[in-house]
Amino acid sequence: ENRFDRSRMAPKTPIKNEPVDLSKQKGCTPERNPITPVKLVDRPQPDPWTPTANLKMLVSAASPDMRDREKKKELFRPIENSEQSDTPDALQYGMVDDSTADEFEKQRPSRKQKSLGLLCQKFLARYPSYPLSTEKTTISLDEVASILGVERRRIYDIVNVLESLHLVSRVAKNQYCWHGRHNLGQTLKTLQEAGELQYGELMTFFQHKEQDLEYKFVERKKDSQDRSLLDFPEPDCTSASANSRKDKSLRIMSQKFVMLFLVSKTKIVTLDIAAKILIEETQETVDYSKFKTKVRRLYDIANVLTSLGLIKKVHVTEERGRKPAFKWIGPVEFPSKTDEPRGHSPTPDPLPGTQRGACAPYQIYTTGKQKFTRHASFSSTQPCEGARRKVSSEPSSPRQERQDDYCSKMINLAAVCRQKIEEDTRDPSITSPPPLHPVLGDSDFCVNPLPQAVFPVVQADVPNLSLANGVSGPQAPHPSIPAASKTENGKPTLLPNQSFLCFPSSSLFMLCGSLQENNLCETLPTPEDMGNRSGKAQATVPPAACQKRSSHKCASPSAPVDDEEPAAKKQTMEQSDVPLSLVVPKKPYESPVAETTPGNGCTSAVHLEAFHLDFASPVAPEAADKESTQEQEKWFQNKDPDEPSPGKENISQENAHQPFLPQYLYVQPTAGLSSFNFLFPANQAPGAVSLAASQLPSLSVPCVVVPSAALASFPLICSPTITSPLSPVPDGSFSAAASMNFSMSGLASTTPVFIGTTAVVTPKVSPASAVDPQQPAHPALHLSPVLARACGAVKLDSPACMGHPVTLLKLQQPSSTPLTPKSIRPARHEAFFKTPGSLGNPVAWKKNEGSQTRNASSVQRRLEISSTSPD
DNA sequence: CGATCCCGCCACATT
DNA sequence: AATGTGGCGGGATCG
Repeated sequence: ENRFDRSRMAPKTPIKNEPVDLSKQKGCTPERNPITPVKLVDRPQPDPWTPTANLKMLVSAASPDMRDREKKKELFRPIENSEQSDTPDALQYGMVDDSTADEFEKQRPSRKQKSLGLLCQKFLARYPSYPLSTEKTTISLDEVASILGVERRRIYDIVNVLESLHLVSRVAKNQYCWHGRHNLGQTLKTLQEAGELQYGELMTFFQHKEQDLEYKFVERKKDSQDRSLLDFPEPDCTSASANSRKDKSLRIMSQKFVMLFLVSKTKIVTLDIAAKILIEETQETVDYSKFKTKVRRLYDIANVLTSLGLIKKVHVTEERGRKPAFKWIGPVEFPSKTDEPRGHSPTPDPLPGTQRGACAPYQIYTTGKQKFTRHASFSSTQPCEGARRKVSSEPSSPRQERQDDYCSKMINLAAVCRQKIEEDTRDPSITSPPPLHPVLGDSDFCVNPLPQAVFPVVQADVPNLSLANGVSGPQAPHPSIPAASKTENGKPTLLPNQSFLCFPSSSLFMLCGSLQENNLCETLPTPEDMGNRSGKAQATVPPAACQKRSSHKCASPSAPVDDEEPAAKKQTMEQSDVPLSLVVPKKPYESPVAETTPGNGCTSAVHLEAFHLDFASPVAPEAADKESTQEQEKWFQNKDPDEPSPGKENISQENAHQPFLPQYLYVQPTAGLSSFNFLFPANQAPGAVSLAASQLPSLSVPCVVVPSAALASFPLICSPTITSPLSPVPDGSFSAAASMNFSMSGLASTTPVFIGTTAVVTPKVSPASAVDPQQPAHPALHLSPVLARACGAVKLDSPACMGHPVTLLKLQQPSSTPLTPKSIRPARHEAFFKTPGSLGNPVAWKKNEGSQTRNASSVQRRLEISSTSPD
């Protein structure tokens, strides 16, 4: 074992020296057999008998540790010694001097020299990044371990991470196959997709800053973990079997960790957040210790990823202090975009051209899915879950628990996020994250490729798409969508009355519920317009859209959300397309609504096959007040999932009251990647929209917003109206109120959705102004926070978020009841949704449960206004 | 003193 | 039972 190297060094621990050096120099001494048995020993020791040896002995004597080890090993193995040569003098000298030791670096082999990162670099150096496809290089763990002079255990650490990225795959017992980075791009893409499904929302929140929560996590997790892992079937190496084991958490963790980066807009992930997110497993309690352990593992993973040139360490400074974090510097894949300028990474982007190209956002999904392979275990969990969560359908299924967990988790996160978000503090230190605009601007995530051009086109298309199927608009992108069209009822379409718009570029759809008045405009999309807004984009509205339903109004400008992005982006980049749009209808226009909505009021039900909604987690926008946040947070923690949320109730009630609701859709701008977003009109009659009618739970969602993919994932927001005919969710069930999951059918990129029951984001209202009054430009959502607020939209964004705005719109809920987050617990729920800012005063939020009036929420109002101007 | 993370015990899986 | 794997966390270092 220790070859004497260490001995030479300091007597104490300090230096164990690394064999490494030696090994290199030697070149690996072959002699030793790769055989496992010997741990360290790679190189034979120098001769025992040599003077050096003696020294060593002495040294070892000095340090107990050493001694012990040697003992273990047998001090000498004469046998091997053959290599004396290698050991060389250096050692000897070193020993002698002790301090300086050898010439090389042996100098202080401090801990750093033994770091996993360094070790990994050495490991990687042995193999070509892009090996010829034909040959495969096999790696013998023992051999490598010995060559590198480390214990095998360390090699496992490296290999496991590499395996998670498919740079290597295990072929047999001590054997791994080296694949290189050829598939890295694909792998990352897959991870990103998966990540969006799983973490999109969360990350959105957290993004840059987060506060630390205590380590208490609320989550209650129960059942299994979902692990998402992907196993990719790789070409040759499919691992099928491999997985059986308990999962290797390191691998899974590694993938998840990478996912977080890929999903994050800022590309910066702090360790604590990652740890929190990754601790999914069962724990309810959060143990601090567990957290600590997780962090430790993350360091291990981070070291390897750093060696791969995929991430680098940075610090995020928050008010509280600086936190360690890592920034993704690897390729950003798909979209073509690679990475940031910064490019430290030595490694070139691996992305294969082809893949990238491919990357049209939509497509990705499909492919992605296919790719994933999950473990059995896996399958059961997550993805499914999403699916499962049917909202309404089963109240209490086991799953629910999960949901709870999920929800709770989300909540926590949200809370956290909020806090952080609130300010965007960006640290200077952090390089990356440009705040809003800049960032947005960046093409980074935006996918340029698609878009703009499309835009127009789309519109044209729209009609087609539109309604016909219901949702289908762009079917292409989403599988799910197509299905959507039917309703259970048989109603054919989604929304009969609705109109909807698509925005091509981003893939957005708008649906308008019934609108009352007649005119709706759809809006448009141009970003520019939007940006400007105020004017309202209406003008811009594409005719086509209009077509659909006769009347439409346009609301667009108002929608804060839209604006933001687009604006931002435009400015920055034009290309990106981010259209936003919104529509708001006021009333249902026709019967449909009325009819449909009867009891519920309105809810439109949407069924998406794949979708599942979760309600529940509220997102917390950043509330104005932080305080509230915390409270909320706590609240959440405490709260039971089951607990009916006031909001919910409200909603229902409200819904009842109001027949009409807002309807909107939002689609995400980003072209890219992922996801698509939609908004559904709130009002729809129940059932109105159903996407695949699968048995699955359908949800009815009044409105949903989905974030675009690009990054993020944004949560969807649903209007309170949720009740769906279909699934009645009892209040009791937590789910209903609490959360629904929405999952896209498989793929949808952005899975996460938040639906706020109460949602809320109302922008501030200026009644008069209605929509955009003032600030047209702002993007409410994410761009500038300020603006956003102004707008009333809530934005979650933190800087991190920036990209995405998260907004919750409150749709329907009329009474928005302002809740004060703080004040009331019950309220809280809502609170999240609301943005204080938006309303104008945070305080405003009050819970209002029953009380709420029906007044439309401000948001609505706005919308209304814009559209009809009821007010 | 907090951030890192090396080290290797030890349990579980595989052979 | 031996060996392969790898979870895990104490505690040493680093900064």
